[in-house]
Amino acid sequence: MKQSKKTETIILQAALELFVRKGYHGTSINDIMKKVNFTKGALYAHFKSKSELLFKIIEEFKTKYIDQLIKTTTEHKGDTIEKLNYALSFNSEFALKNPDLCVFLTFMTTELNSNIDFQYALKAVYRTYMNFISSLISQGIRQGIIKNDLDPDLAALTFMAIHDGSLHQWVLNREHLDGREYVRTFRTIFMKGITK
Amino acid sequence: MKQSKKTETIILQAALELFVRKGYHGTSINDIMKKVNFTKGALYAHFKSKSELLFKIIEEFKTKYIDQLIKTTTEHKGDTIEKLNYALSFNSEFALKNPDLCVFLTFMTTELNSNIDFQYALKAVYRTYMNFISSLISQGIRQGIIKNDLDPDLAALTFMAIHDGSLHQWVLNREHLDGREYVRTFRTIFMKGITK
DNA sequence: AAAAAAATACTGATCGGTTAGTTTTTTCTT
DNA sequence: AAGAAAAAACTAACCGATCAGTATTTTTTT
Repeated sequence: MKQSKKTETIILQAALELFVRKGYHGTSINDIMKKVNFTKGALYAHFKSKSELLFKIIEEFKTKYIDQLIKTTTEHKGDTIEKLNYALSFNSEFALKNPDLCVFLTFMTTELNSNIDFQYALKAVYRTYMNFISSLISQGIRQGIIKNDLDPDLAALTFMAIHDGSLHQWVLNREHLDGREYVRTFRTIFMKGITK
Repeated sequence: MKQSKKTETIILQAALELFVRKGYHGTSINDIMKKVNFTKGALYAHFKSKSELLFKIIEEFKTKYIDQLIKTTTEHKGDTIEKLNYALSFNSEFALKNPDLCVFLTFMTTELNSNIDFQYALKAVYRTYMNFISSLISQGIRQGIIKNDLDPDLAALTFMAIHDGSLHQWVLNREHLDGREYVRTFRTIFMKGITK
């Protein structure tokens, strides 16, 4: 890998870690560069602004997470219930392997609101996510597997809410919380809650 | 009401609004005071620091929201299911009347992490909340109403996760989202998900 | 007139970002 | 393969703006 690409990767990695822990505005460029043992000026050889870091991370969030979730879930064999279960598993495994990236959008919402361009990028990703889950649930309703008094969009938002909220609680209680058991719990509750 | 108390109230109100929309670090003292048509110096006649605003809001969050939720739910007549349903209603109504205060802790988590004292105050409130819901669920299990393969703490976290996450999604989609229908949806899913 | 509330004017520190110059890496020439 | 030239990566010092916070003066309330 090229030197330049390598540096950009570690800067983005450090930025993500700090943004998630202290917020975008709570993290200074010096904080980031100190973490990777470079000085501030070096950042501007690779990125044109602090905000570009954020946009790059949003992009990564979409391609590595949301797009992959949609792709592999679509390809997954089985009916809607099995697909939703797979999506839940994908989420949990992704959260285990990339905790910072996974909580990124959830944790950043407030601060992303302070900039109209951040806001736009954020909503676009969420829209893609919701539309996909919503279409899965619609399928399930047509197939008669999922309760037909549920609005697919609202049920999809609930799916996302459980995931977002669970991650939130998990981060708050990381040290004294059995991740696997927790996943099993909210998966059971959600799946039983939507099926006929 | 005393003049001084009145001013303090509107400053706190403005601070809350801005913190929730732009984050703690994303909001400057000038932003707050511009909003209430005072100058910066005036703030320090009432509060000793920016962080004191935050602690005061956390306190308000606890006394007006969490403590009230616990008190009125405890007093509510009925079995555990009815109490949990009441708690869900309380949450929804509180969110409708005090949207900013309601989302405050959820939206502020990341930034609160940048300060150890914020972190401590935050976790204490969440702990109180979780312990209460957990004890309700334990009751329900003993009464044979709630599935006994659920861990009460983890189910309580799921309850909180749904609430947190739903608020999050609601704020993101305020304009094109029917609040009441949304509440009905995640309430149905959660309650069906935990009952035998 | 006394006391409280607010405005004004300021401090030092830190912010994101820029610059000039140095070191390291890559590319080209032989 | 060796060495020169070019390009890329990085540092350190610095910029103007803005930050939280303070000291002092003016205005308002009682």
